[in-house]
Amino acid sequence: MLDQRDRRIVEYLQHDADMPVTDLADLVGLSASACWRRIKSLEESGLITRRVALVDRRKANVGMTVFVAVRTSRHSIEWLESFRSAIADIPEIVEAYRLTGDMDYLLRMVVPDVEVYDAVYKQLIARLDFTDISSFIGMEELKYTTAVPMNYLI
Amino acid sequence: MLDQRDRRIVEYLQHDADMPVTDLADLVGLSASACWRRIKSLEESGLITRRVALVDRRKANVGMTVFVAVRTSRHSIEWLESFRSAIADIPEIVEAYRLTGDMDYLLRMVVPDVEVYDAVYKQLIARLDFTDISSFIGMEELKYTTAVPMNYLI
DNA sequence: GGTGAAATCGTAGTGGT
DNA sequence: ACCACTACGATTTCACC
Repeated sequence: MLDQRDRRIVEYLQHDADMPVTDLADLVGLSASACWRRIKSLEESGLITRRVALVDRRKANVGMTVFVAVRTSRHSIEWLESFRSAIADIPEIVEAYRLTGDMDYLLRMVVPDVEVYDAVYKQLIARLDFTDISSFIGMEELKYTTAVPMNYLI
Repeated sequence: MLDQRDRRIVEYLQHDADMPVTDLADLVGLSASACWRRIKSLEESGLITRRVALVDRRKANVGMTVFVAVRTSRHSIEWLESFRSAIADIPEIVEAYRLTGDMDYLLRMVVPDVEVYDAVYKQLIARLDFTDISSFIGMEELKYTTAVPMNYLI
């Protein structure tokens, strides 16, 4: 269904979303209109969800990354739902996953400094109870990309 | 230097990068040309770095997230550099951080399944030696956003 | 300094071959 | 896939505060 050209279109758009359609068409060896139709269909199919602007974290003064691993003893649906809504409400939390293993949940936060981290931490424990929280400060970001590999398409 | 309107512009663009300038101008209460100039200056200052297309991980067949915590005894610059280049080369690794604490490094990978995870794992250990590797499989993505909070701007 | 309105220009999007 | 055309939104200009 999706061929090599679709993959390449997505690969390029994952790195630069406002490349002109004509340029992209040249890169993948397609006419502009053919390329345009493919982009639209990739968007309609939902493979491409949206286009966003990325921000320099340092310049936005949230250069500090903190990972927070939390565990809970309350393994109910209700707990999960209120955890989920707490996470959604706190903009400093940019990622959150439920994990296998003994960690339960892993959060990634971006904050200006430890003081703000502490404030967010307090917000969190005010809303929910955790049996264990441990945090790891990111000293250096070695890699961060929003681009996912396109070579596993079915 | 940056006022409330600049913040709001960035907030909107972080969620939808191809909103027409006129719409954005209305939202922040500016004329289209004034809004346009601010966007350009935000891009030139480097606060807005670029615009990218986001992809549905499931539909790209990389629905599985694995966190890999690695430790090393080789704390040299050389080791770090070859680690960095290994990470850069492997597209399944989408994030990598050097941490405080006893974890040393934390990687986030996106893969189709455990088989592919294992293959990537083998690639990694073929290129570098680690004293310890532990992995955590993400069972559920509770939150993932590329948008960082704009309320800490200096 | 920054703004807003109008004029221009370029490219996305449409339709036909 | 290509071409011609249209329509809209991105830039530019300029007068203004």
